[in-house]
Order: sequence, then C-alpha cells, then structure tokens
Amino acid sequence: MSTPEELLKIGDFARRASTNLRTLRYYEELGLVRPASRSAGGFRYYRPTDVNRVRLIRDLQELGMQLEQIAALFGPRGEDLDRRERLDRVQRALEEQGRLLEERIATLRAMRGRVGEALAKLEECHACGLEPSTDNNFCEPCRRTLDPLPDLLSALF
Amino acid sequence: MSTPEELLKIGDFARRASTNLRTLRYYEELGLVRPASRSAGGFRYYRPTDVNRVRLIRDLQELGMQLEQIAALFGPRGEDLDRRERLDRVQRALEEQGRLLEERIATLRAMRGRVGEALAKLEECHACGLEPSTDNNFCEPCRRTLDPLPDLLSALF
DNA sequence: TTGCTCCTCACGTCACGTGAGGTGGC
DNA sequence: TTGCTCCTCACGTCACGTGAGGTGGC
Repeated sequence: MSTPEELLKIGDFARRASTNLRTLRYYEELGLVRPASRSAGGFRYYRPTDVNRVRLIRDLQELGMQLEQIAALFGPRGEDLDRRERLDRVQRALEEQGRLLEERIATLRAMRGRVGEALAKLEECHACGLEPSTDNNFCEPCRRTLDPLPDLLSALF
Repeated sequence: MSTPEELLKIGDFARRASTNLRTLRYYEELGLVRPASRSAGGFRYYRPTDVNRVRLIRDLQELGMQLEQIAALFGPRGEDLDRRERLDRVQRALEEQGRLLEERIATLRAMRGRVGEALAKLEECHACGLEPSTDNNFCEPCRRTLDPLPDLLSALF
C-alpha cells in the first residue's frame, strides 16, 4: 500500500513552499496549482508533493517567465494524456528551462566581468589625484588616460 | 576642448538604451535618470553617456532590486559631494552588485544541476515500460526504484 | 506645410499586498 | 467556548502598457 500522503492546509503548505496565502490563491485562480480537495467549510487542502510545483513556478518567474507562459509550458494536467505524451511534454519543459538557465548564467557572468573591470579601474582612481572638472564632468573621459570610463563607472559617477 | 556631446531626443536615447519612452519618463518621475535639458516646447534632451545609467538600472532590476532600492544605491548625484565620497559611494554600489551577482549565479547553477538530474531520470523513464497507476499517481514514487522522483519531475508530472 | 516625434493626462494590467468583515476546525 | 486559521471580496501598489488628444521641430 502506498502511504496516503497527509494533506496540508494552505498555511502549512505555503510555509513549506516558501510563499504565502495570497500567491497560492492567485495561482489557483490561474489554474497553476489546485488544491487536492476542499473541506465542507471551504478550506483548501494541498498535496505535499505540490510544493515542488510551486517552487518550480517561482524559479521560472525568476528566470523572467510570466505566469501565463508558465501555464502554457506546463500544459494540461489531466489524466487524459498517455504515457508518451506526458514524458515528451515534461522533457520539453525541462529543456526550455535549461535553455533559459544557460542564457541567464552567461549574461550574469558577463555582468560580473564588467563589475570586476569597473572595480579595478576604481582602484586607479583612488591612486589618481586629479580632480574632476567641468571640462571632464565626473571624470569622464578619464583625465589621466583620456579613455572613456568603463560603462559601469560612467553610470555611477 | 572636450567634444561637447550631442544631446539625444528621447526616442533615439531609448533605442540606444534598449528601452522605451514610457520607461524613461517613469525613471525621470522617480528621479533615476533626468534629461540634461528640455527644449522650449518641452522636449527632453539626454546625454548619450546616460544610456549606461539606464542599462545599469535594468540590470539591477533583473537582479531583483526595486527602483526605490536602486535610487538609494545610487545615492544623491549632485555636485555637492567631494571626490572621496563619490569614489566610496561608487565602490559600495559595485560591491553590492557583485554580491547579488555571485548569489544569483550560484542559485542558477544549482537549478541547472537539478534540471540535468531530472533529464537523466527522464531517460530512464523512457526506457521503463511501467504505466503509472492510481497506486503511484503519475509515477510518484517511481515504481521501479521506489524512490521519490526528482523534485522537478514531481512538479511537472 | 507635411509628417514624424514628442508632450501630458489618464485608465489598464500583471502579480500580488493588505486590510475588512465573517466563519471553520481541532 | 476560545483562539487561531481560514474564507471571500475589494481596493491598493509597483512598473510600466496603451491609447486619446494635442503640439513641437527640422
């Protein structure tokens, strides 16, 4: 016999999923995460394994996806899919997430590189005694090297 | 003589900054990016170097910062800061961005690892002939190994 | 003068935040 | 019965999106 998982009230479920009641009710409205059942009084009861679903939704949001896109990625969740369809759909969703992750990691690494360069240049600025003048507003371009500043310094000066 | 940078109308400026008019006007409302001047008829004119500022704002938003936090990170931008204060403020902003980047990259890498594991398990599923039953709803737990599914598969099945 | 760009309201939207007022469950 | 959790509206917010109706600039 499979252990019949204990259902959770929305508060406990929200805690396990690191989210809150409002968000869960909104996800339900969009059909993203539905409680397994309701009590006679209207209380929502959730399957513990569905916390994984909530966490995945949040992760995909962080990757820049809108809730409607996420719903489309998940596709219908009925019983009316056969084994093959189900496996294929899951694989496509995972591959899509993988693509988004690779892109994101690449751009963040590039950003990190630029931050490093800006900090290095800033070291030089500490050592340099020249004052910014109206001639080179906020030290742009650099009076010492006459080069333009790294973009990040240009943004922050 | 320093080349007096040509000022840009909001449309050209938006194109260079990969954004749009509404966003720039909203940033102005919040005091984040102000046009260098206005024409008699009210047209905004921007300094080309300020595209760096706009791009930085967008990058920080992608890292999860709100516009008010970004404004605070930037601090006041008046002429009334001395050289040392200015350099220190810029350094703090860059270091903060660096921290956010490291955190973000680490969590994205972890996510990528989990996607890889899920895809590997899915390969096994393709090879496995067992049908999901009501006993193991959507193959959870796995009927072959009796292990729980990777969280991502649990979320997607 | 014509066409394109820009202007200022101002209402709409997405993903929730935050009460108000009321009821369910151990 | 008491206290805590939950319920459903419903209005508010952040960061813009999207016209409406009008004017500026080469």
